[in-house]
Amino acid sequence: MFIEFKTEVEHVLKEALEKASYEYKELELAESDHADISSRVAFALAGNYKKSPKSIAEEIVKHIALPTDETLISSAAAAGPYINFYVNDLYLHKTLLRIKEGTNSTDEKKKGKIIIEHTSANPDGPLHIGHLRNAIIGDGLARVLKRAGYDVETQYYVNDMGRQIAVVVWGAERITIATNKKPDHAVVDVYIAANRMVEEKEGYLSEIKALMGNYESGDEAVVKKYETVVNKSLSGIKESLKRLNIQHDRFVFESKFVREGAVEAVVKELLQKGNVKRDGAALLLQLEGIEKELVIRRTDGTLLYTTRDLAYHRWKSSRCDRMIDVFGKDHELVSQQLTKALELMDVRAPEFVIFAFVSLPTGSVSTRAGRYISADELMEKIEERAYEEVDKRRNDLDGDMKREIARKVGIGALRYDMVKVSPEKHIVFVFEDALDIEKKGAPFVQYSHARACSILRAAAERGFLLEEYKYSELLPREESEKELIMKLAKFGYVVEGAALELKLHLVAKYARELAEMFNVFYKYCPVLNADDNLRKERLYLVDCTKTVLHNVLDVLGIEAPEEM
RNA sequence: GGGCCCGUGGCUUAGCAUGGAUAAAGCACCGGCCUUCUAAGCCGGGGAUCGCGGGUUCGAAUCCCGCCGGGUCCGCCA
Repeated sequence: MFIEFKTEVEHVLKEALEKASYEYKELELAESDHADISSRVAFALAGNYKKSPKSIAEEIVKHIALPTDETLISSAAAAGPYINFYVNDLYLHKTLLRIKEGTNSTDEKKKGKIIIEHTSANPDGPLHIGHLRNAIIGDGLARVLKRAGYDVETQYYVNDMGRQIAVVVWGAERITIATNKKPDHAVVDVYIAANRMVEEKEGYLSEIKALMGNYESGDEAVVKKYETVVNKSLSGIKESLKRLNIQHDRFVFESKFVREGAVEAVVKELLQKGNVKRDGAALLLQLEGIEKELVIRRTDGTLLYTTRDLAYHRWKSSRCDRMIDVFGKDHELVSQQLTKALELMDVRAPEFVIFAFVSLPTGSVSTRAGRYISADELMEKIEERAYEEVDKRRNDLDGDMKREIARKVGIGALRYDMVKVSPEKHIVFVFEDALDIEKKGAPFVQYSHARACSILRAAAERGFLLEEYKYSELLPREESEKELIMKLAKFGYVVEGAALELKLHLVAKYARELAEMFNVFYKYCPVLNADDNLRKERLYLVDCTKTVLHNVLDVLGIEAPEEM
């Protein structure tokens, strides 16, 4: 509802500025602690008109005319150089009505199709904490954009023909893949061992190269072996993702583009349109503004990841209006090269969300060296930790119920933690800190939701039903009620902003603030023991809050337990 | 060495793109609140020369220049 209020303020302010005959560029509207919305336009005008911002603000306010009916604005006032606007009761009322109707968010609009690629971890082993950050950011963005009205498709790009798969295939012929382990963990054991062997004995490297050549030329037996390894890893990875509440709409295999000839087509086109140097059979693409040339074909004639990625992006581009790639910081140069190369091919470049790495106190993460913490291990431990907390508080529940709550709380805490910080911030992962279920993180929000559910349950038991109520009946008696509604009204606005800027931590922050408002309301406004009319009204408010808490958690991919 | 990113109370961060009303939160710390709907809660308190130095501006955490510290990339790996 805040969006509608802002739109009305824009309209009213524009009219006033015209009436006062000021030429302006921007309305300079912003949220403020001092008002429901505030304009700084007087500052901008002061220079041109050689008047003090204060007098300009006062003059503009004199020209403000509020509509007589259906307005959401109660008043406008100058506060020094600022022009402040305030909402009225109708605004509060409509906010709740909208939530009830389910139109509080903007999900009815269609804004176009977005393909968002995330996770895309190599199928050479299980996901580790670095991939976790990628997956959680990617899935969160997808959810925000969906909620903001876009048609979103998530894709996992599977590097099913890189060298690391060749290493595993080679290794599997010497070491048996364990069958009593989660498949991705069984694969990585072989990968690590094989890498060690290759490092120790030089001759092995040529065997792996031969394997890659055979795969690219389509040797059926080799292709089968590759597929077995890739599918094994992938099934384990999917399991981990599912546990995180993440599901990709589509898995795209890079080999697809090789087989269909799309990669060859890219090479041909770049030869034609780009500045390509030849070094034997190798092809080096010189890109404008980037010192490092992009190798698109090796001396031995095999292709590289980036070349195949170009074909993938061309294909993606033709299927959507916007592309978003969630990449780790190590892919930054690649992302620039990708952008330039796609430009040459007249293909729209994707938008990149680059996140800084998660490192361990002992140094950076490396799957090859076996130096990582797997996502599975982390999830296991955090759920255990959450279980201890639930167990401490809820002796009355049976084990299954407690485990179910612990699962939601543990995974929720993990997801919230990953998302509350800007992606460009480097994270040093300390296990004990991650397990320390932070008070104002996901559990805090989930707890508020559980409290709302608890009130509604108790109300139903006593036979208090939710009823429709009329505008005149909405009379917030307490400041905390009003503030809660004000916060509820901003859900759509926050989602819109987060979608626009691709910033998930805005949603995380909003979730925490909303939970906090509800907790204050909970403290000061008894619901079940209030007078009839007040109870109806508050019950209605609790129900609305529950809905929005549930929705905001959903945007973060976090489940909302009914009790905890 | 070059490119990009980060540097805000003891710790972790928001704000920075588009400069404006007392620099905003969480953790930790100190002190209160369970006879009313779940205390994973609520209320109060202390604590920041916004890395350093210059500049632009009526006004700088925010913009510009320089420096310092940390990260990351600079593979015919992915």
